[in-house]
Amino acid sequence: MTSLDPTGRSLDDYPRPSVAVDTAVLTVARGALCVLLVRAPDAEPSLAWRLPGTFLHVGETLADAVTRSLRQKAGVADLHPQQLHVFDDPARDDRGRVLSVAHLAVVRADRVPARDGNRLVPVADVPALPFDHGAIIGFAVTALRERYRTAPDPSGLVDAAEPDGSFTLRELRLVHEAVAGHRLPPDAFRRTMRHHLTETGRTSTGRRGKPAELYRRRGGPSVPE
Amino acid sequence: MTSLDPTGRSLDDYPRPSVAVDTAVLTVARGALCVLLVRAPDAEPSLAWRLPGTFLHVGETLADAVTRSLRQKAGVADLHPQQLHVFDDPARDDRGRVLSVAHLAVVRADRVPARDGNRLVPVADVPALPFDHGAIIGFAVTALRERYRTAPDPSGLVDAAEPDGSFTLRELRLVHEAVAGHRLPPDAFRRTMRHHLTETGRTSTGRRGKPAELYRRRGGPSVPE
DNA sequence: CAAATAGTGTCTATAAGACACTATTGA
DNA sequence: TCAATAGTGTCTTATAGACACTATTTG
Repeated sequence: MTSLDPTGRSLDDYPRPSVAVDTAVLTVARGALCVLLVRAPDAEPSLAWRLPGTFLHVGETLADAVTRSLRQKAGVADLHPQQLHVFDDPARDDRGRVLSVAHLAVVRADRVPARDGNRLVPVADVPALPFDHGAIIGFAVTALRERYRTAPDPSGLVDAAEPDGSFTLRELRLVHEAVAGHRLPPDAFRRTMRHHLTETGRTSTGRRGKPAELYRRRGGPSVPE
Repeated sequence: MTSLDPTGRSLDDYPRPSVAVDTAVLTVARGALCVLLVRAPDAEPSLAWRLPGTFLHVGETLADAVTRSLRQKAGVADLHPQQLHVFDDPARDDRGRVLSVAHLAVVRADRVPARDGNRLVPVADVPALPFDHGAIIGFAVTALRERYRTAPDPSGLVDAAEPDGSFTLRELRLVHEAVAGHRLPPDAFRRTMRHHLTETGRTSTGRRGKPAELYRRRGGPSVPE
């Protein structure tokens, strides 16, 4: 800790910014892509709802800080956050110089506990948020849509009725439509996704029309769970 | 500066990491995609060459820090850095906890001054580098290749012989081939790029074969210069 | 049976790669 | 003339969207 940088000053001679992480937790609920907002207890009411975040502790990775903040502030566990962007406007936080490393996390809606301080809001209906939280959601939605453009449910959002996790192309398509924000042509969707799926040989039952083939992702989820 | 965060502690109570920026400056020189390495004066010889970087000053944006480091350490000006990724391994710097925000900057080779402490190295021949600098170059090359996949020279690397900045499809293709790292079929390249170009009505001259049409980018560069 | 859902066949438009071909210049 | 470069025509392949059609189930 005493070695010098090329200017001959030690690391301790520099004033340092605070580093925060803020995370857009995205999920699909009631057919819509939603983001998790949490209530900040001590904030003024109009800006009390915001993305979960925390300050980075020294010795901790960014992913660890994201995981810790989501566990403590929303009760959500086992996420695999992805970095999006560093927000660095010197005036973005009036408490001082704070950099925020924005993250995306994706989780099935049933793993977000219903709490007084949790809200799942459709991304189309997000209210004004403090700091850069609106922009962070924009980055997150863009990244998730890109991730879902070609691969079948890479983040495991399908809430399969089958105990073995297999799903029908309809269930898969409804998740992709929620992520994309618009309808997808069923025939083209089938032909595109089929290459990345394995047939189970079994069919779904109970629903109205013709029973549907059950599929599994080939090679498991892109983002491990 | 005295306001409190939700835990009731002020910002000053948290130990803070140092934040650095490190930049892969990419350019095309002698037909190859190259990265700029600079010599760190006080480092041990085997690891003296590295990416230009600096610590973020409080009150400064990341882009400003990148610009300052490139001006001071390499004499390169007027860049428009793009954030790539935050490297956050707690052990990545033995001087203490240092986060590095990796950046990409793109510049024509003739704007990199020839200096004793500057080296342009083809990205295929990059030696072992300290910290995460090898990984940063990987991120940068991937980002630049993606940027050049569909748009004609979005970062203005073509060194046009014409005074008005117009160029032939051959000149454009050679730059794209250097970025991609492999040859591109001339006819398909022409048909793809043509949609994004405006004819000037004039032709190049002086070279061996049939004179080539001169084109300009439609709507100017994607990254302003 | 009617409605709903699953799944296929096929036509069109588009784009990229391959390859042959013509056109125009300098050495 | 020959080599080099510019540019086009066209064939093949692949993919996405559109749309019609068949298949199978429940209400």
